[in-house]
Amino acid sequence: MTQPSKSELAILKILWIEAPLSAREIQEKVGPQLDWSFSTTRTTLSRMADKSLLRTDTKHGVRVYTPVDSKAHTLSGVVREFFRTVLEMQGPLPTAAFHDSKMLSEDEWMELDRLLNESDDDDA
Amino acid sequence: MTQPSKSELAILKILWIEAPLSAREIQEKVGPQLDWSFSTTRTTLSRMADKSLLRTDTKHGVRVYTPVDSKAHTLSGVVREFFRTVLEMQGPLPTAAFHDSKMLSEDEWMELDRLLNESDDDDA
DNA sequence: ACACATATGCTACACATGTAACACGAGTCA
DNA sequence: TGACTCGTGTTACATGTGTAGCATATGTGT
Repeated sequence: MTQPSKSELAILKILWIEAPLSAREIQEKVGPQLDWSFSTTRTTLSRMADKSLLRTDTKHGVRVYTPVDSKAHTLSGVVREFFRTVLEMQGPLPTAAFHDSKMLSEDEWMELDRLLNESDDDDA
Repeated sequence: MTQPSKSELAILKILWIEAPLSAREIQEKVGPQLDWSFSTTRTTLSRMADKSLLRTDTKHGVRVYTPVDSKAHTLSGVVREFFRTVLEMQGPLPTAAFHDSKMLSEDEWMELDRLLNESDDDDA
């Protein structure tokens, strides 16, 4: 499972709040913030679909994008990788640290907690 | 301040334990682990020096490398960046989370704690 | 003086990512 | 039907990083 880059994560964050969205809709949200042209947004979306970070469907004749993996699932991978490579901490992680993240609702936090502390097989 | 990549971090970790070291000495430690050729190690070291992640000196006619920034300083930047971009947590961070890291001695952990919780000006 | 090991300078190439333009087809409106 | 807009396919180019080779200088032992 390829980890999302910083830009890809920005797009995922939007789609986790509201999906599916079209390239145009995503651009309207992410463009100003990241200072991207529409082309840039489209290229990034396209690559994300190639990497199976996003799934595409057609709604009303327009392509729309949906995250393949849930926020908690994706973040657990990113967080685990970070702790492993940077801080050399394996196994269960101190998930209380993430409780203050505005990214996560209580439910999402609990799921993240579960994912970060379960055994290291995550490919389902 | 450019953040170190994963490979660069691997080299820094060695040099934080013992520095200065020559390219050959670093290769002996990092080569087997990362499965790198000597050339690869050298290229990476060279780029790290370019980016001022490492300082170079000449000892006994051989170039040796030393980290420019301390472990706690560097890690605080990496950790802060991670929490900000991934989890959108700014300001003081829950440093207790890192207490279990094998990377950090008690002293280093305290310094990291201090760096992560002080105001956001870190360029000294 | 010569051979050999080692250190260093320089170059190379592939892939990921950031960032974007151009061209073409389909719908829309005057 | 011609001009426009919008969605999409395709291509492009720079920079960073992974990964490495070749050539040359220099020290060292015989």
